[in-house]
Amino acid sequence: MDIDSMPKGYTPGDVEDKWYKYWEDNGLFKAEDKSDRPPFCIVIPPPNVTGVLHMGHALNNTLQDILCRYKRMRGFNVLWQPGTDHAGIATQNVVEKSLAANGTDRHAIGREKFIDLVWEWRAKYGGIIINQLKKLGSSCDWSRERFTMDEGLSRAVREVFVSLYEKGLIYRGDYIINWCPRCHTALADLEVEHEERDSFLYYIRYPYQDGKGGLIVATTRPETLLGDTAVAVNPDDERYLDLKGANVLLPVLDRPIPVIFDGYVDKSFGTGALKVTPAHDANDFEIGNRHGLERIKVIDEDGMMNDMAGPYRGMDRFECRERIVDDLRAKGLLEKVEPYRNATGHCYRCKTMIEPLLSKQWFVKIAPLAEKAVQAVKSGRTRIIPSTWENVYFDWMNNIKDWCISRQIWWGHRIPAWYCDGCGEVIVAKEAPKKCRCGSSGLRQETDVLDTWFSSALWPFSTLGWPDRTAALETFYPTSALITGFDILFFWVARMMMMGLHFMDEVPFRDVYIHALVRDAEGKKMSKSKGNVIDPLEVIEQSGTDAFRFTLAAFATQGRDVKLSEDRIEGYRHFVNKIWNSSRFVLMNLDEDSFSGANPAERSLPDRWILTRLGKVSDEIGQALDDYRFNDAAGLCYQFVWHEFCDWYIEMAKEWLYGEDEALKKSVQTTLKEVLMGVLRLLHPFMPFVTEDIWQRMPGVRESIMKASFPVSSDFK
RNA sequence: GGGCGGGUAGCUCAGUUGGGAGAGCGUCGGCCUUACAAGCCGAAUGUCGCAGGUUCAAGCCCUGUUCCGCCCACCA
Repeated sequence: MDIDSMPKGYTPGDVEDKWYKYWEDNGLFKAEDKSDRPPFCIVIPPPNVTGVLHMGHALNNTLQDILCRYKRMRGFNVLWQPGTDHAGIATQNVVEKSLAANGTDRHAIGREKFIDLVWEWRAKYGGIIINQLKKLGSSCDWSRERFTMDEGLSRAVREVFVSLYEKGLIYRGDYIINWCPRCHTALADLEVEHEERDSFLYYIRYPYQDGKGGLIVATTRPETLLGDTAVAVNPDDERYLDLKGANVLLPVLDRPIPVIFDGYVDKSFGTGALKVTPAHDANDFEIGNRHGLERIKVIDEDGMMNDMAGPYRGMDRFECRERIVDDLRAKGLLEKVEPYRNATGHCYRCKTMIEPLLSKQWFVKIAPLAEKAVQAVKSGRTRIIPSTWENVYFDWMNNIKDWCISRQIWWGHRIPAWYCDGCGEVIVAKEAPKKCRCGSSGLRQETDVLDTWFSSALWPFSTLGWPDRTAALETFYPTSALITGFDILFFWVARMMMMGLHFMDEVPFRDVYIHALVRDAEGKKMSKSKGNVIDPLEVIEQSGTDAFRFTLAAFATQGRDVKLSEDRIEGYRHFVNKIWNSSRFVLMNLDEDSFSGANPAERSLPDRWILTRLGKVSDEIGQALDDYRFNDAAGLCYQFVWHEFCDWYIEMAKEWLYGEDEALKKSVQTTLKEVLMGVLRLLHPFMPFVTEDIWQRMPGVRESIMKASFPVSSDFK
């Protein structure tokens, strides 16, 4: 054979783009809405539209692609459904930053103009992440690409919102919520990160109204005392039994507030007396509800003290704290200050300290939805793999609280609710109503948008065409598997379960495979804000996509985090080269007869041995992939190809190839060809590019390796 | 406060029902043998965190303990 076109070393660069284009041009990633073949469907975890590829994406999408390519070779009608997420706050922040760089802000240009700008931004940068996924070799059906804000998905969002509202599962109400004074929006509980920080515990005396002594209260947030409407003690606390009906005077403001008794209060903490600020603390809010306390808001949406804060009006909340402590000390009301370490909530996007705030927001009543989602996993209709995550899932689902879905930002699905200027009626509808029932046409749409995860929760069915009953939906729902990191188990997976079960009456996926997080050298989560990311594209540039993918697969051990090692990538780059060169050897030792199709009457013992081994290993690798044991599958490939096929069989084959016995030679040539082609098929899910490149060099091959079947033992009988 | 994962060769990590301690990189010795020096052949390296227990047999099971990491949580 002529092997002049095969250089001694494999060079991935040019080859990869060529074959990716070939696959796309030949429609090899396309799924069929209707087919005789069994369906296999994965919906991609949609990356943020403004995002760039990071290691987490690389791992996540490599695993998905391995499964998809494997299943295609197994004869499945595979749909890997791609798309991107509008990523409300994240995207808005990015665009706002660029505005700030130009010395302006969104308020100066107005809502409509701002949203236009975000769409422009998306048009300009939204394709980046998609192209990067292609660099990875991702075999998505790109003809079906969706975006959470496109017309169809927006329709699904409105449909779901209205339906839940009509069933009483969405409501609007005054509650204490997590407010980010920087992003200027409410956040769901999940979007608040708790972080321990050094702080102080202040012991403050609230004088009794009747003048004798006072009640000492411990707090970490003295500035909120301006909004106190009670002091609570435990009803079983013998120290305070005689305070029934007593009032104390709020320090500084001298407002009388009652002493109340509530079982929530921990006798052993501080002095056993708790100041109650219903408008600025979630627990206090609950206590306030139980006792009918007034809610006095003293901090506004900017984190500044408002008119109710009296002399502290206009101060920043942290400045106010210092001032009020000084004043308390001056008045002799500050008993003592202890160093204290406690956890405070911070915005997951900008790390600003969260201010619990009384506010009118939209919520999803979640308990009824959670119930079915728990049952679906308990009954095995959806499997979570590895199963250790099931307990985490159950814990969260069983303690779930209502989901705050409104956000005070501009980029996102605007809540389909309208307020009537005439009668004050709230109209929730899929399309903008012309006029209210009262006859008034003065309707104003809700300015809030929905939490980004609201539309993501619909992803498994909205991308397939819901609310229309499309053929795709019929064929591919429920989807086969969801491949994702545990960091979005609650944000995304749990919510898809709930929405899927509610609207489709069926689980959104049969399997959920939870893979590890790729961490940095110190075991920390890689993130843009920490600046500790290793760029996957640089790795690809350096070592080639195939080696990179194989490394990720080999690292994807269930239940363990990945700390990426450059050395391992290097090792697998050598492996790719080994495959290249063994192919080169085989090709240069074959002749036309080897491809005639006629098997030799007899095979030598080594021939039979390697064929048997190939069949056995193929079965093991198939089983490993069926079980989502990617690292085992990769290890089996490595061991077999290098240490059995190359080190033993090829070395033995040389003797016969260069020997005198023509029959033996023919047998060996045929076996070499068969094993090589088997190996290429075996490796294709992991290393799509190099295997395709070699495959199409095999004389007689006219089709993509993607059309070949995954090898099984019966192929080599 | 609750839960989870991990401490295995110098480094990064595998180790599926208990029975051989492994891979990559690195190190040492020998090989430019016509597929591959990105390679081949050979070698060294580990009280598998610590202490007990079950067993004929434990890295793997049980108990305790220590260190690290993570997740969840309304103790002010």
